[in-house]
Amino acid sequence: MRADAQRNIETLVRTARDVFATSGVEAPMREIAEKAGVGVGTIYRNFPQRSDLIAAVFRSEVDACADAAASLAEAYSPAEALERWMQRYVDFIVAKRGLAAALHSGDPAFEALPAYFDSRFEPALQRLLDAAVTAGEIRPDANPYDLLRAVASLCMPSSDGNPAAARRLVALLVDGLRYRAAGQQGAAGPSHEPD
Amino acid sequence: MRADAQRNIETLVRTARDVFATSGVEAPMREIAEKAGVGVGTIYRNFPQRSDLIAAVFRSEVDACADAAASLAEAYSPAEALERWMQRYVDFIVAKRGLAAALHSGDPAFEALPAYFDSRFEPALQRLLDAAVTAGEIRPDANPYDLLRAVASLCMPSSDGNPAAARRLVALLVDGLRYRAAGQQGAAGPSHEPD
DNA sequence: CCTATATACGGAACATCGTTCCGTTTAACA
DNA sequence: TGTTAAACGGAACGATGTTCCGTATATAGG
Repeated sequence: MRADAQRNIETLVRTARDVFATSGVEAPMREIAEKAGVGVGTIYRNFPQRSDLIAAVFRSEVDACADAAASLAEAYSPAEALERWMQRYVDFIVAKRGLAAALHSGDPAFEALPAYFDSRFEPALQRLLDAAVTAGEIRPDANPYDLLRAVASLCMPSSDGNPAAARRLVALLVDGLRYRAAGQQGAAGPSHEPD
Repeated sequence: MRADAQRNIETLVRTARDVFATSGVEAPMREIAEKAGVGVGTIYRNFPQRSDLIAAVFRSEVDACADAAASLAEAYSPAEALERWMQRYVDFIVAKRGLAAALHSGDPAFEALPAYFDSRFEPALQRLLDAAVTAGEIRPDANPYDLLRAVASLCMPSSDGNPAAARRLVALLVDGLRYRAAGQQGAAGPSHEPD
């Protein structure tokens, strides 16, 4: 593959991400092409349909968020890495609400994305959980699938505008994980529905 | 208002509903105009923006579902009317997933719809619940807001294709309401998470 | 370093969409 | 039945996704 072609693909995905974040997923292709400094033909050679570009941006963002788990695991203690990654995941969910809505449009280009989502996030979170369990910093009975879905659900009702509420709820959830850590003797009770 | 104008408005909303159901909400306006036997100008005189027509269809469907509550209350016993209306509501939620996705697009024409949704459904369901409680057919501690949201949530994960699962879950939920009816002495326990 | 050529590029052109506009038709009333 | 204000149809406009092809250029072999 020619070097300029490779460069253009990367530039396009990065530019599209920024434009989608600024103007929404329905931003014109010409605007993306112009901001990226290429012609529209260059977009369509690499992404035959508009939805292919959207899917590529989504995949790229999933990768960035999933890869952050390893970096955080190196830089922080297991429990803090977990905490920080969950907040990073909240940012992802909140920022990609527009893309997530597009996923349910029935476009074939999006069909594989939910599976990709799981295939990247579940192992990443599983490793963070395992490390924290091994260190005795969180309770052992948490599975990544439930946590990912719970956080996503917590972020949805706050679509009326305050991501701060979502962050607080998720922080509470993670505290709940810590509550019955191996080292301590926590009280019983499901710790849900705090007030 | 001229009679033909009134007729056209009703025809348009009905036709748009069918076209949206068949081809999705992104169906072309020309297709709707053609199927309704009018020119596109007639649509735009009554619905200045495409989103206004979508909103009108949504309101009309909300009305139809909310009004069904009164009819069912006349035709069936309180508990059966409740059961049947909940299933009717499931049908509404499942059928309007496409429209519901459009609600989160940020278009001003959709801003009032969630409030309208609540203003029609909550009183309708409240009456069904009150009647069933009075008849001693369901437990007294159920509020319409929670039920409407719970059913909507149950319908969402089944977006992968099987409305049958949603129907079963909702049937289970309604059975849960019956479980601690005034007349009987049910066992304790929150009856959630059945398997 | 030069040249040949496959590869990639840019942007005009096309099809389709939402929306506007206006000459024509028609319902409603005297 | 004649008048008129209201409503109608559909051509025309601007914007968008997508295609196409002449032009430019990265790269390998001399």
